[in-house]
Amino acid sequence: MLDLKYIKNNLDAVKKGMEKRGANIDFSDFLENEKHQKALLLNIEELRSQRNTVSDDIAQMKKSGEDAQPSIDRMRSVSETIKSLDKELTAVKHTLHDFLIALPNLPHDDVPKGKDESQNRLEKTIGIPRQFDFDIKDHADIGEDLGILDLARAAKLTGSRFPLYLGSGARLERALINFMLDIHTREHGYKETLPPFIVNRATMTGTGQLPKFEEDLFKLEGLDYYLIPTSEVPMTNIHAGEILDEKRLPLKFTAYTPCFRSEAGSYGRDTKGLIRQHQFNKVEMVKLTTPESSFDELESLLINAETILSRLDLPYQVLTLCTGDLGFSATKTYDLEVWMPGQNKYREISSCSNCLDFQARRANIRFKRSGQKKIEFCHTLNGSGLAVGRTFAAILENYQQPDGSVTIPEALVPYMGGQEIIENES
RNA sequence: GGAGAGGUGACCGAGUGGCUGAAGGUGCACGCCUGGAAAGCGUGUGUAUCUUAACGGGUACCGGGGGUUCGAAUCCCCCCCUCUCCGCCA
Repeated sequence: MLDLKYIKNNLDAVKKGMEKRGANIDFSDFLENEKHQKALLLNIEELRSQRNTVSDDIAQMKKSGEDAQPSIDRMRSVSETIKSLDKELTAVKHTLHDFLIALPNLPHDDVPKGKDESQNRLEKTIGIPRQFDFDIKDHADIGEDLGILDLARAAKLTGSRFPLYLGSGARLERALINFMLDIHTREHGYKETLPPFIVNRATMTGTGQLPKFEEDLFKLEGLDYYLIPTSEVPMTNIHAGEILDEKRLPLKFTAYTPCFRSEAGSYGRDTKGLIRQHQFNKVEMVKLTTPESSFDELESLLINAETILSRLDLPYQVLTLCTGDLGFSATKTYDLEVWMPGQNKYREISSCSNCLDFQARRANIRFKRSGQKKIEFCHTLNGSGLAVGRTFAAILENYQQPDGSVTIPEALVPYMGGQEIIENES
């Protein structure tokens, strides 16, 4: 959420930022409502002040046996006025809040303007895609042929876009989770967490999924509970409503969780394989930082994610998302795309974002510098480290052999109990 | 799911209609004391918002929402959460 005062005082910059995102927003109602709110507030506070003093007088009069009835009568009507003005104020407040809560974050100056993902800016390309001297398969075929992936039976169990890993496939997925978590906790200084997979409305609103993107979520029937689309949601909200000591910052959390997305509106896309599932596994990183350090922390977050790909020897590239591809809560996002030989292109495998105080303001995550009175909002960042299902897919495609088997990346062998190759298990 | 007890400031805890933004204690900060420390003593120690050059002042906030009243932390209603016992369960 953007600061109301900031919008008021920097209206042109805010408008420009929204335009850059492709959203033309009319602020005239907003400004009008804001004025109205202020006028009401002033009026109500004046009346309340009056009521408070007279109420004290009434107490005194009663004590000394004077007749307080005239004052009581007078205050009765004042109270009625307050009540009706208060009702009006509540309505205006809601209108303003609904407007603010639906506004996306402002893009950082460094973010290129663009319509969609085709206009993202390529920052670097790491690793050289392997040359194959045989006909390669995509990961879905490799996995199905080896008997370690069975998406048809998964569809029987649930429906389309759910995974079923079998044998070495299940083990590989688990190995990847452990591998990633170990690196982030032992080498990158993140605290491992295991948060709830179901969260309430307030938590979803804190990170920005609600109220605008409800249709992307799975909601529990009859409850205000939602399945998490990423562990960014519970992790970022861990300290919601708290005032942290600056000494504790940056706070760095990592978690493995399954993620649940309705994928509404993506019916034709990525129908084959593990790329786009309703349920997928992800290791996520989240940071709570001071405002002055958040962009440095974004760079290190990106490096943390890159480390996983490097250790697995997977070729990848890094892009800065353009405004058209930038998420609702982010001011700047780097995407990591891994090379997928089966599709002959790079596919997103991680997204690392700085949200500034946008989420912190929604979730009310603040901090206090030692020796200073002022309380400030934290900055929040999040990044995948990595999407596990897509990493699984990338390994199958990049490490496939002419006979259909898949070799295990060296760094992962210890996590596979020494297993170096996956051969037909069907 | 049934029965009961609770939710007050960083923490513990008092407070059943006005003098309570909130006693007392702990913690914390600063000062005194000390060779240094502990103890002791003194002072201070909420958030949001409006206003003021500043000092200060106004308003709101005692789990959340609504109600009664001139006036609510305190009375009434609804909801949420925690704890204990029973049931069930991994």
